[in-house]
Amino acid sequence: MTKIINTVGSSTYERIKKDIIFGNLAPGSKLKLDGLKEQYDASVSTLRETLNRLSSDGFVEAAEQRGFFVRSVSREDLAEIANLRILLECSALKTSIENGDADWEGNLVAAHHKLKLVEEKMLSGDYSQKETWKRYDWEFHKTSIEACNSQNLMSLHAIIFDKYLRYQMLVITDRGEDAALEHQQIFDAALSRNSSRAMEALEIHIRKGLEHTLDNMKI
Amino acid sequence: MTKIINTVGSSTYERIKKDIIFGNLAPGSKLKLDGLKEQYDASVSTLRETLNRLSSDGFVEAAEQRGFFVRSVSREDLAEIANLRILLECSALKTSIENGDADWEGNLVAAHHKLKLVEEKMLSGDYSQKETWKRYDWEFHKTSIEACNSQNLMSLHAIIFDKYLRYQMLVITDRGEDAALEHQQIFDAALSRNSSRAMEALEIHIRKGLEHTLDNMKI
DNA sequence: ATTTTTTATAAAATCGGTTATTATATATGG
DNA sequence: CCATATATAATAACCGATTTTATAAAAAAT
Repeated sequence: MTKIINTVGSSTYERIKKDIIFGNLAPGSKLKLDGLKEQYDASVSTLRETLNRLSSDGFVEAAEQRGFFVRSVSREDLAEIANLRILLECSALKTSIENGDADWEGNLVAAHHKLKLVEEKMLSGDYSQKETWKRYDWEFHKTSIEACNSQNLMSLHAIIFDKYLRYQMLVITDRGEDAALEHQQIFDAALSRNSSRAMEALEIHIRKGLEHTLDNMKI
Repeated sequence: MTKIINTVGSSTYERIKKDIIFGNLAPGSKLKLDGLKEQYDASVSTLRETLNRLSSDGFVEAAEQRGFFVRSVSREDLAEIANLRILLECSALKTSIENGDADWEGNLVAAHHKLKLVEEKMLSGDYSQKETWKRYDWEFHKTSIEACNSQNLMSLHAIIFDKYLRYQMLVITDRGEDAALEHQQIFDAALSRNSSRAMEALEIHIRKGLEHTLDNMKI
């Protein structure tokens, strides 16, 4: 029987983080302790713990003696994030493809299958499952690098991925068909253990995503 | 007049982080709130904020409902950290060398000069300034990538560098002469704007440091 | 009229105490 | 004697209140 723990701290952390990533908390906006107290049902101390963690993660800006702010966004920051994602994820993907065993392959097939299903749904006009789609997108990319043998690399990548995701959520439009094709190419290259082709496909995937987001950003 | 701010939170953060990096707080040891309260003159709430930040940074392990522990060490973890440092710092160094202006060059010359001075002192048998040495080492590497145009990359690198430093402090011996020579090679390559040679030299520098630490680690 | 100083207000930083959870010691039964 | 259950102690999680600091507004001075 798995024990499900949910401290107030960890759940508010998840909630606030999600609200920042999905835009419910606008970039740059002030995070007043008193206000958050009501919104998230937690005390100032607990809120401060949460905001300090998010500040270390880079989702919140902590200004000494002046409080907390949602991390602001900029075109330059997005470009930095995208480049970091390329650097980290490509490196991890290479090692992962070289080291992945049968379990890894199985997980990757499963993750890609689920992603493909929801992508097809999206392409047919059903936009109801945008969050599921993003979760499967994350799971596919995460699974692809899971055999990289570096917990440190994986956790760094997870943070960067979320930051990248926030920018994606900032723009309304997606690039469904192209992204689906690129996922397929990454997947095929990975399964045929062609790490350099996979890296190339991944880099293109991220660069095109960056371009698209930049083009549709209002700032 | 420059305003010197020092909240209890930020100063305890720095102190605890330093104590972890320099080994005053042993890897794996329990961080009891009550004990820390006396040691660092801060309340539980403030301590918890601090430990949560350090947990996001990866210097502290936070076990839900069971408290905080100093992040444990292992040979595998060190190898991961070293590889990450190579990945991040080499990439940043390349961009930095390609983009660095005269200001950057000046700063690098200054940083290398200071490092060289203290290195020579160390080589002549004066081990009194070990902390200064490590600070100049950090400043040299930091300056070398400062023109990489990515704040995100720089802050990730800063964390990884500190983690790497903790492992260095774990072993007693240093490899003074070799390291000094490697620094010189990185410096020369950077000044002559030979980014690929600089990257190579940097990778060797880090790999040799890794080997040396692994060889002298007790675990 | 503009700058400086004072006062008032809002919010952050910090603390100590209360509650809930986990770990330890003791007791009980097989 | 070991395993399980119960009681006790230790400690983490959480909250509300107090203190400190920064910002805004008003008053005084140049």
